[in-house]
Amino acid sequence: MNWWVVKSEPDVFSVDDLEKSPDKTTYWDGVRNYQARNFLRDTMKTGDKVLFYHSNSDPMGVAGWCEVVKEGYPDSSAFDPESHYFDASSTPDNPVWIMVDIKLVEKFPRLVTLQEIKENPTLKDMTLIKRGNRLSVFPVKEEEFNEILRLARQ
DNA sequence: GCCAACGTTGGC
DNA sequence: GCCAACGTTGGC
Repeated sequence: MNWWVVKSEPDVFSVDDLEKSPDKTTYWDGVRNYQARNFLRDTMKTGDKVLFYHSNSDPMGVAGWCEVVKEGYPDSSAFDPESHYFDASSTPDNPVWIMVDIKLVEKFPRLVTLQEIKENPTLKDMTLIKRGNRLSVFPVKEEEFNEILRLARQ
């Protein structure tokens, strides 16, 4: 079992969009960073728990959590010339980019903001607040995950 | 809108 | 293989 954060700009895809999706499930396409791709392909497993973070928004913060319901498989958006995420170097026979399916378990009763994450001693080493962190998918510790859930219910 | 961080590209 | 230029991310 692993614990994760995924980032999404809510203007593009928010926790509410996920809640409205069929079966509250979506494929997490468009990851175009090799380190993040490796996490999706190699480490993220069915049943892993995923915090859903709203970036580039006001306010920023963790909006809910999800479970991985389908492990890494080829990201079909890379094959679609019409897609913003099209990448000619990725083919169905030899896919470069990977996506997973995640299902919303809980939209938090309130947003756990970036500011309070920064102020929380339990979360001081969380990758989310590390300087220069630009990964859109990255692991967190179990205790960090649980602390976010605890804060969400305060 | 600004800019720090950092990944990618491409010339050499 | 090096590294300058460039593009993107994302907080402020």
